[in-house]
Amino acid sequence: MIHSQSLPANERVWQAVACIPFGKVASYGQIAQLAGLGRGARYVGTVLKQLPKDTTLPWHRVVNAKGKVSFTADSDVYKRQTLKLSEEGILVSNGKVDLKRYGWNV
DNA sequence: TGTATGACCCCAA
DNA sequence: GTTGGGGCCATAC
Repeated sequence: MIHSQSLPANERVWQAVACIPFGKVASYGQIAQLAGLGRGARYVGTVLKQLPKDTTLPWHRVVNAKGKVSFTADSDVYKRQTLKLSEEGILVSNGKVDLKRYGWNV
């Protein structure tokens, strides 16, 4: 089975997420584009949702196009994500980050 | 085969 | 600033 060039979509999403530098954040659309999904940003969310909780993937560096966390502020994942981001030096204010400062520029 | 859903994105009113 | 509609991709039923 060769997947060199046609890896499963979910693995390409993993690769794209893993490529996000430390201390930076990327949007779902950005990941989708890097994964070759074009505008399949929604699928990125589907893949990340299926990630095991013991994953090493920096999924917390993925936010929506407005730089905001796509969770409700009272959910646990939201708290985990904002915590991990702050641990990387990314300041999260009111559930959103400054894309101009922390946005991943390719 | 067709419809519905999703941790989204973009634009118009 | 908020709301609504359409679009994209892949999956599940």
